Amino acid sequence: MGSRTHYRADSRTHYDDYDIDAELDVPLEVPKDPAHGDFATNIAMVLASRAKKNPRAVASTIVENIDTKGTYIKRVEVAGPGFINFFLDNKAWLLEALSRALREGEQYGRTSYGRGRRVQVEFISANPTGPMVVVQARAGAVGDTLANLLDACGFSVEREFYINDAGNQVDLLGRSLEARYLQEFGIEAEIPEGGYPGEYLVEMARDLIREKGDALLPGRGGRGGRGDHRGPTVRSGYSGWGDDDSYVPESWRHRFFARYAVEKIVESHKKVLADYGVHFDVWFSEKSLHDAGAVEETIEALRERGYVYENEGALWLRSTAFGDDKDRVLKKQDGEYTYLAPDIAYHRNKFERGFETVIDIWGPDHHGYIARMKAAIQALGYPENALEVLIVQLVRLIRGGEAVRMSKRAGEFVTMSDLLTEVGKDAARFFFLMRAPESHLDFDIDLAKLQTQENPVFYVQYASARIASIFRQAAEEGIPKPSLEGARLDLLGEESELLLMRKIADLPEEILGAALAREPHRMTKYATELASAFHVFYTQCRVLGNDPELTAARLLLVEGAGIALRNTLRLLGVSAPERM
RNA sequence: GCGCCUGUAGCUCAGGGGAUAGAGCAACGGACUUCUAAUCCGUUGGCCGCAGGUUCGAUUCCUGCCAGGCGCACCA
Repeated sequence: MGSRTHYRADSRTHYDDYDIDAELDVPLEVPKDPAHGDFATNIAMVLASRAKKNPRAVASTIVENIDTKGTYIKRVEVAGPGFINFFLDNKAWLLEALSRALREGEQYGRTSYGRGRRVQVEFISANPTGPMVVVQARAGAVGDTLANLLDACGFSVEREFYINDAGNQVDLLGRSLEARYLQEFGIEAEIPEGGYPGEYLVEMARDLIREKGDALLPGRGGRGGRGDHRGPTVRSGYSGWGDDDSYVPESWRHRFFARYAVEKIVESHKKVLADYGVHFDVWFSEKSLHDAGAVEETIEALRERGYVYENEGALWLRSTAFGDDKDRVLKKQDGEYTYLAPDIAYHRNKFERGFETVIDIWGPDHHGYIARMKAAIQALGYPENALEVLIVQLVRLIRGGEAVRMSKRAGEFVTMSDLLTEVGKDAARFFFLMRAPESHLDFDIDLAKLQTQENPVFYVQYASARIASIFRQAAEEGIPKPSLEGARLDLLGEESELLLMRKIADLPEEILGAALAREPHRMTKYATELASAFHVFYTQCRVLGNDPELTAARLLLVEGAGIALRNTLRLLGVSAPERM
């Protein structure tokens, strides 16, 4: 809530005393406290300051002149320092909202706000040099749910994962794997400086030996070397390299190790993400940009628009033209591109694919790139706000009340896969979405594992289980599934029933608000509030009772709550269990 | 030094120019002959980091300071 709508008031009433315009904006808001009405306005206080009069007196004058005949307004009051609170005849529109939820079912909560406009959400984009870590799990939850929310608001959304499969680090990865491979044969070899010492490459080297034996030792595996003139090949869904490495002459050995490692790691990323409930529409290879000449093309495009110049043997982007602190190097003195160059080409490619809005979710170490990336897309002629960057802050793992020490250099870290194995998808996603993306997050592993009331995800899921349980019980007692037609929903009037209906009614606005503010974490809060409203209702109102009409009406309310809850959990990527 | 994020209850955190600042957990006290007590009800708990400023009104906006985290490359 906190949503604020401005209504145009035309003042047929007696505002002349206050010397104000005939038309003014009247801000209406939904008060946090229901005792303050269904809507409230602070207009009297705004006017009072202009008219130098007592706000409460102004409010009283206004209220005396409001005509509520023939409206849904039941009561108007002056309260506090000068608020005007409006109380609606709630029941009518709450019942209508419930009916709507029941009619729309899985579609309930969706709106057509986006009218099919195309939005891309790019997230995680972990380097294919090692297992994904915990912060990437957080980015995954945020990105996936944000995409779900935008989809629910009628945008045409694509999820994309960018694979940095070109450049120095891939070469280092290949040489690291090669070292592990050689070590398995007892050959002395060292992980290169800046390489990847993690245990996962030892395992990968063993897999490789199981597949290819010693064919990759120096001097082996060439054409005709061992009767198998095709030599090793790689099969996977990922094909950034094309399919041209049909044999492995000496000069290609390094490329093979790099390619093998990247493909295996991307495969493992896909598997972990599938377990996490995240599915990407596009896996975009950086290498494919280079192969297509997109980097040169992009630099050419920038040059034509006058934002590229040469200095001290390097090629620079004039990003200061768009507010960046300093200009940035695109091509180094040694002729190599910086990271920025292909990244600009990548973003150009995104816009060429027709996205109206591109949302990137980055880690905190990249916040310094926002200014230059936004400068770059403007230099290419795209509007500054066509690119939005969300920074997801770091995650600190807490175990036994203490921060888990991780050292990437030593290759010791808790991977995303470890975390999922330990706490499960539901707890992980829910926990990551309980915090605003930009706030630092302490992830308490012990708490996430608890199957007790201390764990907030179970509170929400328990509501789902209880709902299912009621319908199981009803079926056992031979109570027919109620239909909306002819149902006496008007029998619902208990306070807890009305509060539950209000929560159900809020869902579409919650989804829209969370999507437009890019704040997916609002939905865990909503889920908790909805579950709470249900638990209170459950405690206070017996559903399966003696009065068939009341029972039917309450079953419909329970079904409506279930619809709202399941739809919310689906957006979060958390399961809605029928039994716990 | 510069930049980004964060300082709110014992803990983890929402919120946000207005009404008595919220939730969960923790602590304490209650509620199961009835659809799951993984629930519900109640109590305790707050210089909203500090200091100025703007405002009828600031925890919210602005400035400065303090504290914590992160980042500053012709690295990726």
